Amino acid sequence: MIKVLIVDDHFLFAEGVKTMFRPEDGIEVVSHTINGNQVPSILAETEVDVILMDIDMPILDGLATMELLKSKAYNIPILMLTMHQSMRQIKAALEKGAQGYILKDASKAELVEAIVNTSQRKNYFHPKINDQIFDYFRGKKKSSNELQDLSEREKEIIKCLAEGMNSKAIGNALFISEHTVKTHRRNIMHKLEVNTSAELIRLSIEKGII
Amino acid sequence: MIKVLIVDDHFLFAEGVKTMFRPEDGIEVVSHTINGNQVPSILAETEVDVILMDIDMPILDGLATMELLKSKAYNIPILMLTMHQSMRQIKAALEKGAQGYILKDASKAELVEAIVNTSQRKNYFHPKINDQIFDYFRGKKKSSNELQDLSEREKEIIKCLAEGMNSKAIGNALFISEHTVKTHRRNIMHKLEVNTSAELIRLSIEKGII
DNA sequence: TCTGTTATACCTCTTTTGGGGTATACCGAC
DNA sequence: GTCGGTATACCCCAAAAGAGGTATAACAGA
Repeated sequence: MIKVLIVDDHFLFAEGVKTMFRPEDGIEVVSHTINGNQVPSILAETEVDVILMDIDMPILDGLATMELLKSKAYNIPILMLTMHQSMRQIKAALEKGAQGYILKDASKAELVEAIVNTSQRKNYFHPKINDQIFDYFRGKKKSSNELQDLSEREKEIIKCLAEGMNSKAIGNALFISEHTVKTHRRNIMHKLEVNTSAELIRLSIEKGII
Repeated sequence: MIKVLIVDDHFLFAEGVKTMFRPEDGIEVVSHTINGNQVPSILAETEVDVILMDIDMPILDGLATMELLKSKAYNIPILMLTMHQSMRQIKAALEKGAQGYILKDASKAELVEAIVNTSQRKNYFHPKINDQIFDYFRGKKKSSNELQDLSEREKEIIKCLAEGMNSKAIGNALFISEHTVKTHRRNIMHKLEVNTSAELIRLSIEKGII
């Protein structure tokens, strides 16, 4: 029996998955939390084989939770669960050592397969994701340009832009010169291959940068 | 026993909810489909008391499905289910006659309450939504300005902006003068009370205008 | 250690925005 | 039939953005 911990802020989803498994599936949900912060204490008192973790969570998101677990030297295989096929999220999850990646529109059979694979430390990708990974590695240069190569500072600038600030206001907010902000903006737009801030914001939201 | 039809493209979610209900809850999921188009044929052969419908679906979304049902004179109470607390979606769902609105991060108890209320044709709003409704009616004028008062032409312009076009390009694309585009843009920004196109796009995506 | 990345800052230049007008023609509601 | 909203078009102007440069300090990784 594979013991699963669900970390997901969507109660209904987690409760649903919990009750979905039958003894013959060989999978049992032993615990559920909506807050990544609680994961270490749960692991301390509960035996867990696989962590099924939502990537989008309000307090501590999936990636941050993985970071937290890594820092505490936990080494339980993690299956990432998400609504979105964002290459950025996929890449980040893999970089942080996720064992698999599955979408919330998967079937029960796919989830079972994913959990079994994850528990055996085999990689699992949802079929929909596979294609994307393929595209990604095929067009490595373009994808990394489009999605990944933004520094933290650059993302910060984008967030300010989305709030309606102009370069001067951003400079004041971040305690840097307006010139610097403009340089950042130029670099960002080159990296994302866009020509207007309107498109920049659309792309950023689309790709999950904001 | 309240008979529920789930319309949701997220298999795992729907399957989960399906198996979550116990006989003592008085709720039974009698059918599940991922496609709004299939709802009429399901209703034709299955008795359904409440439809639990996801608002975001790829082929035929929740609102369009409601439209379809209305056109076929079905009158089964509908509980809208969503990830997002978008006032635009809430409003649209209510306008189309949804009986209730619940978020995917609700608890099982809340879902049961919502389904029971819906089956009795009592309105149900998830607590998180209530506050928003409140704000909405309190600041009616502002909200309607912010969300609804855009003409089709204006929305068209916003979509072009999001694609990275400037006023001249939009003019060419829509066969109108650049001046006209600029006038539209000015009007849009006044209506939405924003000062930059970056913020305009963020707001538009947030409110579901695009 | 050397190299790449990031963050910082400034220069110049043209184009585009954003904000302020005004105006006409159409259409539907009251 | 008048009024309000929409779409259209043009005027002006200051401010900002976009595009091109260059440069330096800090820091992380090979």
